[in-house]
Amino acid sequence: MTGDVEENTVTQQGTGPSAPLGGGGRVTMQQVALEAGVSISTVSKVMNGRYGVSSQTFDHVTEVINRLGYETSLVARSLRNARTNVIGVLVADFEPFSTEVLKGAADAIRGTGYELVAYSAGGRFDEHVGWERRYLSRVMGTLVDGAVLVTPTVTDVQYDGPVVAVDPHTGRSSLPTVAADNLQGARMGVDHLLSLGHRRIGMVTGRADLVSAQLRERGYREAHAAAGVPVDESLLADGAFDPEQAREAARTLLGMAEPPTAIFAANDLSALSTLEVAAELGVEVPGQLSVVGFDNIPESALSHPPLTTVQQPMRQLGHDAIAMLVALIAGEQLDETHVTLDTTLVLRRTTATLGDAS
Amino acid sequence: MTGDVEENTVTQQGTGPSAPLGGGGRVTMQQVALEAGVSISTVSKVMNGRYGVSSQTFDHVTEVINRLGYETSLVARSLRNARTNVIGVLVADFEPFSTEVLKGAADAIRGTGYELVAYSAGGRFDEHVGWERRYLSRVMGTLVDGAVLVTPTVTDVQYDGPVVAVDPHTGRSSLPTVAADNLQGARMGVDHLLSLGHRRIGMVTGRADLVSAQLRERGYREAHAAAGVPVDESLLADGAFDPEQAREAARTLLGMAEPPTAIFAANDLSALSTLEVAAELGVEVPGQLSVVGFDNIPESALSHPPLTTVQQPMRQLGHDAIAMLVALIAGEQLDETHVTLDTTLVLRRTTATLGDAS
DNA sequence: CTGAAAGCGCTAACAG
DNA sequence: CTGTTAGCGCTTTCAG
Repeated sequence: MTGDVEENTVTQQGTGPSAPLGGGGRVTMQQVALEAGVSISTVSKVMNGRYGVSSQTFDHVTEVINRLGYETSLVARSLRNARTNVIGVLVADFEPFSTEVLKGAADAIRGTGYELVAYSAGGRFDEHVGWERRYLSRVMGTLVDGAVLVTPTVTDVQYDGPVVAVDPHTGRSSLPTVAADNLQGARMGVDHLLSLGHRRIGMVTGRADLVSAQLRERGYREAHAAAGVPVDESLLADGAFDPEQAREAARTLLGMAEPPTAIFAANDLSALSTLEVAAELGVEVPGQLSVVGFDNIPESALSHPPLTTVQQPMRQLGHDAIAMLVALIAGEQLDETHVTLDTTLVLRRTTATLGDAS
Repeated sequence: MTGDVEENTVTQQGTGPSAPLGGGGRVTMQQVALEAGVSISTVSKVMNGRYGVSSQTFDHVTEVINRLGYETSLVARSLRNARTNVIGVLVADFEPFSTEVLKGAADAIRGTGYELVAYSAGGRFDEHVGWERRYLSRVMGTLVDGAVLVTPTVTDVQYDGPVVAVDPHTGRSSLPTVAADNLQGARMGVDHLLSLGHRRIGMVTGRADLVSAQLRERGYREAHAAAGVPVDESLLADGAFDPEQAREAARTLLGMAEPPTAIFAANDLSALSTLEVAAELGVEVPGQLSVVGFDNIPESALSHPPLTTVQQPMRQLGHDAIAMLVALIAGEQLDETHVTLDTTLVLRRTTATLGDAS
């Protein structure tokens, strides 16, 4: 008894033509109700498995739902309900670092009952600063139950919803945070160079306004201090985390009267630029110059020669952030609000003992 | 006459305590209006830059908006408006392939005026098939203006909204599609092996139900046919795109009385498994065995030795999909509804001339 | 130039 | 067991 009503004007029914083609043919609960000959709220009850529906009605409505391919609109439901069971990951752009974090987050989300959606600010640098606040406002509390901010530039978000920051770019934030140990990592990288016998170690620094960059430079200095090697300030050149500017910095360093025998770059992109400049200048790596990067992005394994670098556990960052966020949403108290993960040294082919033309 | 009914129990109203603290303190348009002493619709006009607001009111409301940090809710706006200026990318999971596609999409979205959001089905394999339809229904027409489906298993989506599929897993779909040329790529990979002098070339095949796998096997056969080399059917082993099963297949192949001198794997993951098995068995690569993969996922550059493979332009897939979708949304007619991108051979260290113990 | 009112699609009381 | 009703936050006619 699907639809043999007699004298109604219900000319178009069944599958096809009732849906308009303009908007995109979304089937609404309204239409299901009409088609099934029940009220809209009954359909709602069926969709949500609420009690108070006769099994006969239930079956019938279910059949119509399936036939029409109806799904509740995420938007409408979100607007009505407090909870959405969706967690948002907000990134400035989909680039190597953030996508790695995303993979870790996807991993961690499994089995939690949450769904993951990722928003990209689209790399629009004009409105770069503040995107996190704007996006947060737009989705929190309606579309998502909580959010992970990846490399936010603003951390004083006075937002009281569940939010976790991954590798925030400025200062120790008031937000729960998970980041890699930039200081220890940088020390490790420079220690490695030092242990290889290098004494004139240059550094291509990162963007001065970002803590991660500051920490890496500090690690460079501390490693020197611990080894009793004085730092020659002229050996620090600003790379600003920008490939082009890093190239410039490398050129400066390698063009010195007494050039460094090793260079520590604030990130892999800068290290890769350094490698390029060395090649242009005919400086052999690692024979005449050792290079160490930071991050271990996938690309760094593909360079010539493959880059020795300090790896930060990008996926783990995402994983832990989700774990913290889920706990936060559940109303739990976090043991640690600022998690710091260890970095490791990945030895590839850009470093060699001083004077050893490997 | 806002609410001055006399003897009602309307005790709580106004600014503060009416908002629950649980949800997260979202500022609503309502609150802005109250604070600014104007109507809610005036705030709306200001937010959207509509005409019909005195510059004085405009400035005042703007000030309040900024002070309160108000942003319109994406959800509420979506519900009301037909357009959202958001494009959705739907992926089964965030894994190497899909994130590469995502990067390409992010690249292409710039300057289009659209924002990108990525949904992950969360890799829940129990409800794997059909996730694309479900998600599509849930977000299309409300949250997003169009969608890109990455590796959907269902392509007969009878959806009439703007949707583009990337590397669909089954059949030539009715949807506009962009995919790599699996046939040509496989031929190229096997041709390479053939040109190196190999005549007994094994293949670790992919999941038989996916077109990409079928095409790759067909390429293997066509390359043989073109070279006049007969295919020994016992040299094909099922790897099912699964690392473990691929390992099994490789074991079978390499354990034969007369083992192949080269193996073409249906994807990089399978090739990597093959490499592992070869190492376990003491078979030298490329000295005793040449291996070619398919995909060129980042991991393949890190294997020992680095894998020679057929690369498909993953980012380009995402890029082109977005371009097509944007055109579609704009109501344009697509010149080509099924775009096929070329693959390229990436020569690394797992192949060598037959008999050449390089 | 401004505000009141009607909904977008859905859920959750509350009546029948 | 079923339907009516009142909004979630917002945009948009349409009156004042």
